[in-house]
Amino acid sequence: MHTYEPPAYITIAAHLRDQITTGALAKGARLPSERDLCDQHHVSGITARAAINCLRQEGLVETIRGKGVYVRHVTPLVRLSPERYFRPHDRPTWVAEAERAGRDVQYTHTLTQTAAPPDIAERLGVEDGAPATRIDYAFTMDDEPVSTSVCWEPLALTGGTPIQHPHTGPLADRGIIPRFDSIGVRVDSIHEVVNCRMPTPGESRALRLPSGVPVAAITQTFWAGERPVETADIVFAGDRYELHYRMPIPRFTPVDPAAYADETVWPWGTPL
Amino acid sequence: MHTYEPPAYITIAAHLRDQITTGALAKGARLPSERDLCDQHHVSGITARAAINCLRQEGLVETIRGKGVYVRHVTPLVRLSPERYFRPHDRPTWVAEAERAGRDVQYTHTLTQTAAPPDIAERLGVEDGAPATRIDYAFTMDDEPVSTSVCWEPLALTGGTPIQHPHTGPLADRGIIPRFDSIGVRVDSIHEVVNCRMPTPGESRALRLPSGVPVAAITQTFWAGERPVETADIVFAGDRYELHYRMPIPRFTPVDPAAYADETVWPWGTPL
DNA sequence: GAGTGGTCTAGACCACAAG
DNA sequence: TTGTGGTCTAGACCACTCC
Repeated sequence: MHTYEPPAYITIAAHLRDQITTGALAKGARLPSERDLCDQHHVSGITARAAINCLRQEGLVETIRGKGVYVRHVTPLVRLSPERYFRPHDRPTWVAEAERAGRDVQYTHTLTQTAAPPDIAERLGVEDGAPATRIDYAFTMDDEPVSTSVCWEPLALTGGTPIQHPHTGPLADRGIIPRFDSIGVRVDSIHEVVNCRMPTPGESRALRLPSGVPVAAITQTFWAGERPVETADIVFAGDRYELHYRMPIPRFTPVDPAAYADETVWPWGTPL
Repeated sequence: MHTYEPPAYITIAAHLRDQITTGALAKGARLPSERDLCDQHHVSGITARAAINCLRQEGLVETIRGKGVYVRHVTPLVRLSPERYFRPHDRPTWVAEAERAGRDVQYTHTLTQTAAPPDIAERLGVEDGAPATRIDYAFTMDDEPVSTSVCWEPLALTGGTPIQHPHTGPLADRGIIPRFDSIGVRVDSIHEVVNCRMPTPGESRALRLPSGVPVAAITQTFWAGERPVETADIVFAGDRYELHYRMPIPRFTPVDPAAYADETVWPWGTPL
């Protein structure tokens, strides 16, 4: 009878993983080199390599060519809440928070006017190819890229108004709510859809993600009543962000469980 | 002068990735075998394997031993919104929705009474080791595991009441809001923190995740005023879920951008 | 039994970092 | 120059699926 023997590289990876999770290998510490692992565990280079690859895919270690393999320094998380948009400040609250924590946040934006592609047109409730303002953002924190986003507004709404260009004019950088208020459009709800997935090679490059780090992809739409006024696709490095959502629970029935109906009325649109 | 030559496995991966994204290789289609790739591209097995590994880490393909490599069938996403908790139904709305779509959703739960560990105690606002009810859930959809969660309630709140056991008694399976209503505790807000990361080996096993699929980890707390009444750690397969958050934007100032103050009042607690 | 992916050997050369 | 990780060869055997 044979006893179950896991592959050598799994055993080696588990051994190293233990040392990392128990703290025997601290954050930033260097792991034994591939060749050391070969000698220690009497395996070939490829096998040692496979073990390290396991840990990379789990996001536990980072490899630097010519230097070694290191336990990953998880950069502090940024707490990110949609409430940031509720505040009519010149900067999103997460930027203010990051700056209070001594971090340097920068962003660049590129504005273009173009025809809305099908998916964006649908999200904005306009016709295919309708004119729209597109803004591409790239955010950095301490000179490291942390998120990118592409933001769309229908020109039918903002064209010819003082807020057509979100980053120029009297309300430059004041945030979406005051901007639209100024043209009589009252932004009153936000809808975010979060997807968690691996980055495309392009995103991996843009965000300089080490292998084994997923991204949070957010599709965001602002509404004024039944009318979408802005939509954006945002991509965050998964290991740098926490997304916070805090919501009041609407109540339209008396506090009596027997009084609950099968359906309730929603304060905004149809339930998802 | 040398021209830049990417590694062979990168080139092969890019070639296959193109075929997948353009649809030349449809979902569910089989890729050439490792040995075929060796012959086609005149490389050794390890190199062909490395190319396939790239695509696996991107979540594009799935390998089945003894059969082949297949373009991943991304199972339809489940749309998941906190609004599910607002409805006093016997099942979360996503379960109802999945069932309407012809899917079979099952879950098991295990209830234990135990001492709250430090992190849970802090989230529940009780002392370390205070008695608490812990429920472990495992959800399956069409017999495939899709999420796990661990849910905690302080016994100080529910002990001795009819709702101490969430899944027995008159309000069994009726949802958190009616349950707590019945003991005079009005649950009025929900707070979710979403993290996007790679699964631990344990999660990978529990959710039967193919390599290259991240998870969405949600830390969820229900509040009744200033008092936390339930907290849960939920883990979803990243490729199966979309998290929807729709929120009204609170407004306490007149629709006049000049009237905006630096700070606003929040309908629930302090801003994040 | 034929074909597939999974593991593995014992080397090799290259690109890169650091002294 | 030495040591590191990154790529790669040309094989091998095993476990598994399917016929």
